Amino acid sequence: MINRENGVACYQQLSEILIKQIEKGIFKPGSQLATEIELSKRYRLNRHTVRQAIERLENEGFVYKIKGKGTFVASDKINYKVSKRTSFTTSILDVGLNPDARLLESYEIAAGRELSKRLNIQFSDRIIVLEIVRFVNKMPFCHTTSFLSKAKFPELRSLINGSFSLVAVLKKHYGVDAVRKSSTFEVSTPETSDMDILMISQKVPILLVKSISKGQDGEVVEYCVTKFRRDMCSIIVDFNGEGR
Amino acid sequence: MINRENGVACYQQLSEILIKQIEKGIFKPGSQLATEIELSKRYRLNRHTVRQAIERLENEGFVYKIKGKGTFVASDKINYKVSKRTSFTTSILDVGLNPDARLLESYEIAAGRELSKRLNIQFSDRIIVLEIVRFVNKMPFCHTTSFLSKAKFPELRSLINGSFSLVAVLKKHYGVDAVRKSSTFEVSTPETSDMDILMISQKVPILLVKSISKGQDGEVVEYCVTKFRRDMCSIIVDFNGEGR
DNA sequence: GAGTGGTCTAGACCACTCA
DNA sequence: GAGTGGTCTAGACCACTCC
Repeated sequence: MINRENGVACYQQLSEILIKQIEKGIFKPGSQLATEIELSKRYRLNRHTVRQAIERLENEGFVYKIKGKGTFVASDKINYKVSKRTSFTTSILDVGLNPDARLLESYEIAAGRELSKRLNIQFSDRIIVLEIVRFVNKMPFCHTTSFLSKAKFPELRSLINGSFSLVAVLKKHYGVDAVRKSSTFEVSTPETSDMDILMISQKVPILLVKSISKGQDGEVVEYCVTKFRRDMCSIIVDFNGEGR
Repeated sequence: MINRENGVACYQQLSEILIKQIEKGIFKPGSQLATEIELSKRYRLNRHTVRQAIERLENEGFVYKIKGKGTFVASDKINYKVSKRTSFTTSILDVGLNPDARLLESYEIAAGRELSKRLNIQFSDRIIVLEIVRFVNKMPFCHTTSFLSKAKFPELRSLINGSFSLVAVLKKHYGVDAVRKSSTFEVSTPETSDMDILMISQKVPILLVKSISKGQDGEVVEYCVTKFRRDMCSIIVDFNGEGR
């Protein structure tokens, strides 16, 4: 199976073999891959070489690992749509999946240099921070940290309890119609806390999206940072759509 | 330096030490990092453990490696703006850098299933493919593969020679005003050819952006796939801006 | 030829999961 | 306690760059 003379690294060859097998659908999403030791026996490679091959699969989002359990074939990517007005819930429902969310915590901080600039408020103004994890089919999908001015939305923390549509709360209680103005896309790696929240290892890249939303009056309403599991989604930006 | 009792992996600790040093600006962009052997001596770690630490730095875009030469500190990320109408050249000039481009090759293929759907043409229609590498300050920045209908733009291949503003050529010679309609963002890993073109190793994630542009009449004009060096840029999507 | 990173092997111990 | 992946060490050889 592995050709040791053609100049192509063994781990390279192995990862291609495994990718082909996964793409052919020999393994179903969620099913367990052969263990490292099994693979090293089967292909007569050292376990570390096998690990290198699997690392690439993990980086490309073909598989995910669970410590003590094994390596599993990942599901297909979700096409997650983003436009001026996007609600996580409708976007996930649109592709026929089951959305869910949980408020991890809410707290207040002083704006500081960076955030005061983003939200266009004073350095010492108070900011409400909301940390929300969103799930698709019970799997953690993304982790959003939202920053809003306390002065503009004083009771937000108690209002948001139980409801996860921030946009709906802002509209209903403050009459504010928040629309996404810009988003920045970067690739990053998870911090320790994100590893637990999103259930991924530090080695898996994440997609980092920073967005600014403004109200009807053109004032900045929300600055939020969302970390997406890179193996779970492609993000589709619609430059026209008003979405919902 | 390295604490072997606190339960944090050594390579983890080392990568944090190195990131802090880079963030403090102890090393300037482009300068060489200590070699693997130097680091393994200095921190009393095995060379492989050091390599694990550096791998993380590479994944996060802090450093890049050149075979046979060494490991070097990467430059700051470029804030690359994308909106309905974006030209690479103006976007890079806007941030005070020096854009450049090179037509790698142009050729024709039959549409096939995938592309005929994207471009909304027939399965057997001919497609013009343009492969362009773009540079920022002489460094490879992204690799774009554009697909356009041969029937609509028969002479495109000869017209594009020497000019890299596809939008300008379409406007001038065909009277078509191409505007970006949607873009899909994914994280991926480079294919072998991209590794050479973008001068990166296979282990470094890339940002994959697939875009559709349409003309005034609403017909699809171009489908393009762009691979960005993940260590070189953040991509900023402007949902309003008409850009240029 | 000396120095760099890239690959491969061998073997060890760990923490975690599951029965 | 057996099996999984996670980490660390030791040592080897390679291709590449630079002098």
